[in-house]
Amino acid sequence: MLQVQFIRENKEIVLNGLTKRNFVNAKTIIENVLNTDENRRATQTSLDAILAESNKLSKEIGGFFKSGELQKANLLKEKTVQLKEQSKQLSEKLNELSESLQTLLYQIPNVPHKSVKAGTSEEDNENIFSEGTIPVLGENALPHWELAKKYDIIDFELGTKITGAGFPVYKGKGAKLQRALINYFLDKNIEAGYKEFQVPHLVNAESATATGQLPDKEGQMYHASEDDLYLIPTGEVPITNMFRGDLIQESDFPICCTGYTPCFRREAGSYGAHVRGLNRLHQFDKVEIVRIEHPKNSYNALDGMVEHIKGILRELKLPYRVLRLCGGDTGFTAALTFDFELFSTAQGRWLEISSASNFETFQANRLKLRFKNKEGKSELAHTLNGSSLALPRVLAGILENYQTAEGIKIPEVLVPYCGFDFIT
RNA sequence: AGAGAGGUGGCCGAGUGGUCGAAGGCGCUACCUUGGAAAGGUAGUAUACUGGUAACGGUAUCGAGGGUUCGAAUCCCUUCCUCUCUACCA
Repeated sequence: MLQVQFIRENKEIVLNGLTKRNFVNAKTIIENVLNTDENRRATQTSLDAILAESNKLSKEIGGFFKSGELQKANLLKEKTVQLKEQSKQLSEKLNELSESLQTLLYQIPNVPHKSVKAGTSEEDNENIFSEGTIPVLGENALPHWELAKKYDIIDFELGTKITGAGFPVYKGKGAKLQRALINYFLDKNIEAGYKEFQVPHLVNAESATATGQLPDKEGQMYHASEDDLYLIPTGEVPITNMFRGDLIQESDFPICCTGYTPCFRREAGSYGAHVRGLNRLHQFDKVEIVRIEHPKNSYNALDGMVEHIKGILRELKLPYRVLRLCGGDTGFTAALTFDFELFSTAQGRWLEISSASNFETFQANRLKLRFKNKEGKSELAHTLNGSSLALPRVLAGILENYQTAEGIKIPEVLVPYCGFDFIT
């Protein structure tokens, strides 16, 4: 959520930013915000004045009661009646205005970073880096869902029986490979200075709101209605919310966290060939990295995260590319996002396996995550996160890119984690 | 899940209707004292919004939300959390 003050002081920047996102009605909504805000502040001021008057009278009344001057006290009491009525009306008005302001602000996405190009869809994303060689597979190369069946390592039908579509069962070496990946990713992250956390997989509405899942993407999360809790769509939510409401010291920066969690997404409206196999699931595993940074350093930190993720993919020897998302494809809460895509050789298409974003103060504002700056004033921190990495598509990539006529080779770095080097 | 107790500032802890944003202590900061340090002394030490160039004001906040009252940390209701005992359980 943008800060009203920021909008007030940087109207043109906000408008230009929203235009890059193709955010419709930007002008109208911003005007609306500014008007509501002005109105709110004016109301606040009048209300404060009336409350100040009431407080003064109350003190006087108290004094009269003490000294036994009941008549004087009662006289003043009558005066408070009118003030009370006024303050009631004003505070109702204030509440209404605050609520509408809040509703308006919730609708406004983050202002994109200056390097973000305008664009409407993923077509307009910029390819800024590629690495790895795409293997030349024979005529008989299979997509991962066929390989999964052939080697009996992932069972989609079994998951359908237990739960429904999009909840696969990993079996034998498939399960072990998945577990190996989790450990490998976590170890790489820890090595890079991230601290490991195991966090809850259900979160309350406050947490989901703070990181931006609510109210914008309510329908995308599974909701446990009995207890009003949400299954996490990403580890970002519980990990970032560990710091909700905190006032930290400047010397605490940077805060680097990592954690493995399953992720649950309803993916309402997704169907077709592109969601086949491991491409899009309702439940999948992911290792996440989260950073809390000083505003001055957050873009350095983002670059660092990108380099870190590159390093992992390089070690896995998988062909990938990095995209800088255009305005239209950048998520609601992000200022700048780099997507990592892995080439799925047998499917002949790129699969998103990671996304690293700087949210600047957008989440921190909702989180009320601040730090004391050098002047001793509190200032919003910057939050960032990225996947390192999303498991199923990496698994799909390994199966497809490492397939041979005899079976599936295991990437060298994973062999110690798997305890085998081949799946037959 | 049942019964009881409780949630106050960075921490401990007082406060059961009036000048309480909140005693006292600890911690922290600055200054004084000292050759230096400790001890001692003095002052300061929450957050948000808001008015003002500033000095300095105003309002709100004693888990959260609502209510009673001229006035609520204090009384009432709802809710969340913690602790103890019982029950249950990995």
